[in-house]
Amino acid sequence: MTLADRESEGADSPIPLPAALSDRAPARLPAKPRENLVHSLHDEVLARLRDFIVEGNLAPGARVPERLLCERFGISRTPLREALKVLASEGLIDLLPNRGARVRRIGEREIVELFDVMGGLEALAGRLACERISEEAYAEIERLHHDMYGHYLRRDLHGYFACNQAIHDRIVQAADNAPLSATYASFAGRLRRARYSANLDANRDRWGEAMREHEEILDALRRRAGAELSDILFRHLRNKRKAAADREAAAPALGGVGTAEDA
Amino acid sequence: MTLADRESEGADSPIPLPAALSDRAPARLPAKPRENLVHSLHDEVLARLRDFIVEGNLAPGARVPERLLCERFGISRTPLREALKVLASEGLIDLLPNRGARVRRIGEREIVELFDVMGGLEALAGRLACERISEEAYAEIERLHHDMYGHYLRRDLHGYFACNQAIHDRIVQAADNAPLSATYASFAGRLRRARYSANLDANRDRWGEAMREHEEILDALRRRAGAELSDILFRHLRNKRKAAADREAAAPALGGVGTAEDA
DNA sequence: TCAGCCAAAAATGAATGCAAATCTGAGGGG
DNA sequence: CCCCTCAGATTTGCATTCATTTTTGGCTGA
Repeated sequence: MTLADRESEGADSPIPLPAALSDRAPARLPAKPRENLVHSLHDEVLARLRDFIVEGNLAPGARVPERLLCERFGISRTPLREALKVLASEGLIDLLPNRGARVRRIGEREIVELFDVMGGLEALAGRLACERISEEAYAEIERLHHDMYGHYLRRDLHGYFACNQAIHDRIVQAADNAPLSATYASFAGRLRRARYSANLDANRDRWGEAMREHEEILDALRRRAGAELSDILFRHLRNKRKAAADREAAAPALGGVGTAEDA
Repeated sequence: MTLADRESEGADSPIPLPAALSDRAPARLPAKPRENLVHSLHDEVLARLRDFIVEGNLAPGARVPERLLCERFGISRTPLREALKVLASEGLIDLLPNRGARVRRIGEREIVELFDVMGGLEALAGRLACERISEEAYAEIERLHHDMYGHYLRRDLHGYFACNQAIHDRIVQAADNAPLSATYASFAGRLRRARYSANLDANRDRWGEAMREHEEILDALRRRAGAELSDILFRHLRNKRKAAADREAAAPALGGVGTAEDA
């Protein structure tokens, strides 16, 4: 059936997977011999530039130095400008007419909005996961959950975070919905750019609460209770957002409203 | 058509920004919609090309004739290619390495996925709307609902659709979340491109069911029952998707002929 | 007749060129 | 003293050009 055939090839998603390559390639990039998925300077530049901004190498509100980045990446302005247009459409930068690109400034308000969207996407993912998840995938999440609990007991923040993120990612994967995955990854990047990690370090109460919420999440997922899981996940993100906001209120002067130190 | 009307856009140039203070003063930069009034061939081409594709002027899977569109729009390849990159990132077209752009083919599977994402976004919008909506905005939705019911009784499909869409749009607006609105609009475009309108014409049962669901939606919104409304909205979209799928199974004619040019 | 191969033609991807706009900063006038 | 003006340097936006790559068409040979 040709229908299934043409569907089977779609595997394109703008996920910032490639690791940060900080090398300078003035002339030619080492082309992989037979790897088909690679070409176009444009894609390479797009991924690198996105990482460059998400990682916070440019201050919020600062100009994106076109000329500089060109020689930094060893390319001409054409592919760089193409990448800028795409990043602008993703909401990472602003393109001002005849005035160049600026790193988008993310205010408190927008962070709240982004958290809510993430909550909605995770809620959706949870609901779909309940419909489609396999026993193996569920078992994997259960394992991660128990690992996470171990890290929690040992107060191993790093391990806890790794498991936490892995669980949420698995839920999204289990939803098995390509547009959802892509959108989720995009918003995760936008939030990550704001240097936000709802750090439980300064808030032990929140940590315990989060752990309890994860118990509920696992329970709802085990029962394949879609609507319930959806609701829990949204509230989970809401609480995470609240914790982040509280932390921001306690220790301002991070990412969001920082002063733009231009070059 | 007037293809070279780019001059006419910048009719009057307003005051050239009194003392455009550089970004040294991050105190308050009111994001004025100033940038929207002026600019760029690129944005113009992007919007036009997007419409061109969404409206279905290019067959799915067909090559996007770069050269042709250039003279069609009266521009060079540079801005057109920039627009193509953006459209590719939006998922409207595929960019094949060294082989140009092709209109993305949307399969049944992807339509289902897109419907689910729309459901998730509407569910989120409903939940947020319950938190934020004003009495006036609610009253407006209530009015639209009753109008819609009138159209339903009169079997006025066109009027029904208009009210239906207006209601859903109002809910998204009431959520008052910019990233959500943008994402919603983007997915709506992607779905619209598939020429899908869950046309109730051929399915009177679905019509009545949809009307009952809208009663529930309004009721939950009146009570500001966020979680409940969220659930109803998702299931509403699910049923819409199902109706669309049933219709597609009954009359498979994808892409070629515009079967339902609803509104 | 038809598969295979090679050269011409066209298209793509990226670099460069150029006009217009913006930014810089020095000088003049109120 | 501060604000305004204006010429030069820089930057931006788009067009054009150049180097590969793909596609097309024709020819050879079985």
